[in-house]
Amino acid sequence: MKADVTAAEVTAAAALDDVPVVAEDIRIDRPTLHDVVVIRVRDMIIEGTLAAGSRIHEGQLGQQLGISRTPLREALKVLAREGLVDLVQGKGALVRKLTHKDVKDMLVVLSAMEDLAGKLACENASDSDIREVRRLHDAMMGYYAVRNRLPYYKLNQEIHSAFIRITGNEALSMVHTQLQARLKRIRFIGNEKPEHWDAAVADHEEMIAALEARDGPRLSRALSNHLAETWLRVADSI
Amino acid sequence: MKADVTAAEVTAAAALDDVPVVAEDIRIDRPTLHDVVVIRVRDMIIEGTLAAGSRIHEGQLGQQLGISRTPLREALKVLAREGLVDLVQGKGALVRKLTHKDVKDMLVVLSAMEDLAGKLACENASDSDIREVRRLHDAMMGYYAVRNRLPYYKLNQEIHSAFIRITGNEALSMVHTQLQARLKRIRFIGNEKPEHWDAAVADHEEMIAALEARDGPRLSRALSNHLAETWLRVADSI
DNA sequence: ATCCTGAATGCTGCATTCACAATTCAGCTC
DNA sequence: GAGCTGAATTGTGAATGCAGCATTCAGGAT
Repeated sequence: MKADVTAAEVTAAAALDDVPVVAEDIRIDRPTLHDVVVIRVRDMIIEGTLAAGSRIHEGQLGQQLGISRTPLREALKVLAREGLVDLVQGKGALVRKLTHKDVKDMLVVLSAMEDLAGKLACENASDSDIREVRRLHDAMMGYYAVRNRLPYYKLNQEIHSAFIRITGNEALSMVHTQLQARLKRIRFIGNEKPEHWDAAVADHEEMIAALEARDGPRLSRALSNHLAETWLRVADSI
Repeated sequence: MKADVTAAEVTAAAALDDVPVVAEDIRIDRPTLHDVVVIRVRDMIIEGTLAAGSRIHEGQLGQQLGISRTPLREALKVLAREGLVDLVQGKGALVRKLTHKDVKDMLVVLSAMEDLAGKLACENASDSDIREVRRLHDAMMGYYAVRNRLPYYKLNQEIHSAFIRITGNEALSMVHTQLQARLKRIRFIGNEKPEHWDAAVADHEEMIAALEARDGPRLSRALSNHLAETWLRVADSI
């Protein structure tokens, strides 16, 4: 997540040892075009603007985004590595179509990861970490109460990311983020039915309770259960 | 490894029953330059040709490889996503230096993945899958008997990949491959000491035995144990 | 009428070029 | 002599250009 910062810290630490690293994130972040494009195109895939199975025309899309083909091509290479598009020789990029099996496989792996995350999170979480998650959770519940789906959805994502983040395991965070990105499209479609919503909320109540009790196995169970229900939620929308 | 063949066989078998499935992979594979470069540069990092922490000069390396900067840059973007290099704004690519924590974190995740793999492999493996792994195992043991380290090392890698492949879970395979790639450099350095070799071999005996017995929990335990020892093996070579 | 051949078009893959940011070093000031 | 300023150099970031492969459609042969 903070790869760039790390590099900067390394440099700074190497160069000037005793200068306090205030850094203070006043730095102007000027992301490379290619990075912006990765995010943008990924969102377009998730939101369905680029339909699954459709071909991505470099010149055309580049023009739409107002950029040249070069950064777009670099972005497509990255997205291919993430599994969101397929790069076919001589044909360019196709938006990947996920099969039932693909999704199920991913959920199985994700489940194993969250199982691990539950354990690690309970070991590693600071009190302020837990308070932070609680804060997100309560905010989310606020939106649930008034049935405001979109902000609920965003906070939901944030909470899951937070669980992973407070494990302090960057490798875990990385692979988890990657799988989540691929599944986001599916969740985006499948999360419509209100009858599942209550169940999901109940899971979340259990999760936060387990975390506050720092009960690793219980948290793992809650997370696994949540994912199992996710499968039911999305299974028929693929 | 032969995922394409499998898919082709399925299709062919379904479509035309009595037409001999010649198919025969006569296809000319003409990988894109960018793909070749990814592999090549990754190997250079693993083998230490590109030292950890050093800066990758695009023009220079491009010239050495006899290619232009474009495919090289695309490759670097991919390697950055894999976590093998850091891309710093305006400075280009730095070969990522792994800390103790990085490696340990990765091994923890890898362990969880192999735990899952053990379970799935025992459920999914066909008899021929198991025979294949046994074949690899025996060949590896042959090299162990005569202390021929390099082919032993390669077969070792292949066996671990085979375990993952026969789970039939592509998401798992992907995540595993990625983490393995990042760790390869470390293993490459750390796998020198002969005193650990015997222990590793013993682990492998247990692994193949568990697989042949289709005993999932036992296989998971063997794999985990193997990774735990890996940590000891490599811990001081970072 | 159908199938095959081959030319034309369009798009990808890679190279080259252009623009701009970072670094370095020389010259000036204090 | 030390430190700062600014110009020159070097290297990255992005755009454009060019060659070759893939697809398509027209024309001819069977």
